[in-house]
Amino acid sequence: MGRSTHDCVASSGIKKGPWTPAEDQKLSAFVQKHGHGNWLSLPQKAGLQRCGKSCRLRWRNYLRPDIKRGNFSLQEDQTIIQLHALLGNRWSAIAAHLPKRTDNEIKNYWHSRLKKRLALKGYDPVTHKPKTTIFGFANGSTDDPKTGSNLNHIAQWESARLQAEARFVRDSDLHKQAYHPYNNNDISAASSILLGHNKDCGLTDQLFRQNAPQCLDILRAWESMLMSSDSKAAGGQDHVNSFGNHLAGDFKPPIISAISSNGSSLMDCFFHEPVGQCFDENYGISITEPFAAVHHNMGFKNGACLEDFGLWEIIMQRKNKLFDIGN
DNA sequence: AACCAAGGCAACCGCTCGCAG
DNA sequence: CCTGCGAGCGGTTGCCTTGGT
Repeated sequence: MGRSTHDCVASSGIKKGPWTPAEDQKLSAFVQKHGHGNWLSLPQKAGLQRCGKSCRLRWRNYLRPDIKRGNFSLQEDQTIIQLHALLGNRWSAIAAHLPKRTDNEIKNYWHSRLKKRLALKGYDPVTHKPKTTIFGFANGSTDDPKTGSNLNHIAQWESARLQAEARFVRDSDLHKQAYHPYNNNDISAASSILLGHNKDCGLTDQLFRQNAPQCLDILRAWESMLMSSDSKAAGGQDHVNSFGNHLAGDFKPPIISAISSNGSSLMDCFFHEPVGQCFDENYGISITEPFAAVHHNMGFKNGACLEDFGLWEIIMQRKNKLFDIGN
C-alpha cells in the first residue's frame, strides 16, 4: 500500500551506508530543534542526502538522547528471555519493557548472544523448552516423594501465574476490540502491567482497575488467604505457610517477608520482577519468589536448575496448553 | 605479517498497519 | 468501502572488528 514510492531507492543523490558524524550532528540538531515532524520531508529540511526512512531509523536506533548503550545487565538478560518465551519475536513489545533499549539492539543481542546461550544450555531458543531433562524425570514425577510434592506445589504456583497472564492477554484483546487505547502494542502494555512496569499508565491503568480482569481472581484468593494466615500465629498449617514450613522448618519464604516488612501485596510480589538472587543461573531466566524459597531451602547447588527436577518442562507444557486454549 | 573465518552490529528492505480523505 | 500515505516492525544484509592459524 503506497510503499514503493517512499522507500529508499538507489536513486542519484540519496546516500546509503554508514552515517558520518557530520550527518549525525545535522540530524540531531534538526530533530532536537524542530522535532522530526514528517520524516519523508525531513532530509531536505535538514540538509541531508538521505531518505526519510534512513533518518528515522538512525534517530530511533542511535541518536535519540534516551538511549542506553553498552552491555546488557543480568536483569535485562532475564527480562528479554522471559518476554521472548511469552511474546516470541515481537522485539518492539519486548523493547517496551526495557527502557532505553531499542528493538533493533535487543534483536541483535538475542541473535548474537542469548539464543546461543540457551542453545548451549540445551534449550530450544524458539520454544524455550529443554531439549532433554538431565535426570530423566520430567512430567512432574521424581524419585523423591517430598521433592515431588514441593515441585508440584511450585508448578501449581507458576501455573496460576501463567494462567493469569494468558487470561489477561485475552482480556486485553477484548478491550482492544471494544475501546482499548492500545494499538498493536496491546500485549506489551498488558504484560507491562503484569510485570509491574509503567506504574503510571494513565487511561490504561484506569481501565485496568475499572475492569478488574477476571484472571486476577485467583491471585486475590491467594492474597486474602495469605493475608489472613499471616496475621495468625507463626507456624500455622494453612496452605501457603505450610508451603514455607514444609520446605525448611522455620524458614519464611521471601514472598511472605515482603508482605510483612514493606507492605507489598501478594499481587505486587507475583507480578514484580524477581529479585537478583532468584535468578536461575543455569537457565538464565528469572524465577518467582516462591521458587527462590525452594531454591535456597532445598540446598540447590549453583549447578542445579529447574529442569534438573523436571519442573521447567511441566511449567512450559502448562503454559503452552493455556495459550493454545486461548487461541 | 598476512590471511581467513566468525561474530557483532548498524543499516537496509519488504511488508503490514492505522489513519485520513 | 476504497485508496494512498506515513510510520512501524521484523527479517536480512553487509561491513567492520576480532581472534585464530
